[in-house]
Amino acid sequence: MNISEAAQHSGLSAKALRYYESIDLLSPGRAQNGYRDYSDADLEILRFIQRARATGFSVDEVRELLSLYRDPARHSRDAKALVEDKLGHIETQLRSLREMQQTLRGLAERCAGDESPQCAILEGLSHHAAK
Amino acid sequence: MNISEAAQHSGLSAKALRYYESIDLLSPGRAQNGYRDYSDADLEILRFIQRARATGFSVDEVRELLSLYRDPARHSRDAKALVEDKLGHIETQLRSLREMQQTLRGLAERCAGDESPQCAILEGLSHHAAK
DNA sequence: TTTGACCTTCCCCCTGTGGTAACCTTTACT
DNA sequence: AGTAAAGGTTACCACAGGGGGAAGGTCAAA
Repeated sequence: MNISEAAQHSGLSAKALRYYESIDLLSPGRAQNGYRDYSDADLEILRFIQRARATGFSVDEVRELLSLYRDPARHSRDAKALVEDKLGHIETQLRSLREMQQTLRGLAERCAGDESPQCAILEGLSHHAAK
Repeated sequence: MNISEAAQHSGLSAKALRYYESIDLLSPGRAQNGYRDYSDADLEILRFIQRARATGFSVDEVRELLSLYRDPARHSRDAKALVEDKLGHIETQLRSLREMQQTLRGLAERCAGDESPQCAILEGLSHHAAK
């Protein structure tokens, strides 16, 4: 299977496939003409990668998930640990975003939003407390 | 005021100050010895930048905020528009994170987390629905 | 045979720094 | 006066996660 076909079936771009190969996430074989040749097993892994990325895992985290995926002697505990770590990060990000949201809402509320140069947003950012 | 002093007073790194200068966010003067020389006005702008970044604005958004900040003929409407646009993005990010959270929680719940290689997380990612 | 669609490698671009090197200035100590 | 540490300067390489595009090789159909 050529790269564009593999890209289509996996939901990834051809560019991404070459990138994943360059960082040794997966190594498809090569045909005589030098073209990459993706097997069905490769495609399955590509789909795995696509779903993991879409679920928020970084490429390095996907690498860890993949090594578990490929390891018949794995412990499900290790996979669960990765997921729970990720959940912790997400919680942190959520808190940070909510805080920004609060700050921005507070600033926007106090800004008239008219023709006047007088603006609580710019003042809030320039003076002391932005939050 | 030297770069490290300006960095300390603004809460930014010296590296960041050089970067902000290289992308024309602010241009401090130079002393005879070639060292950057930050004025009080520069410092105020640095603090503005620091607060805006901490509030979640990208460097390019900070650039827009700064041009409003420096413009005496500005309209507060423009600042408010930037903030509301940002609020929209934050809302999108929040939704996406919450979705990932749901997915990951669902996967983690169904994973025993023991010695067994049998793992709902890896299966969930490899087969059809990851969410 | 020629054309167009594919493939290949290669390099530059983005954000927002961190790290390092090579070099110059200033300050402090002996 | 000499010197060493602590600052400053520029410049380059690296990271995620690819996108965009150039220059060239291949393949398939008309």
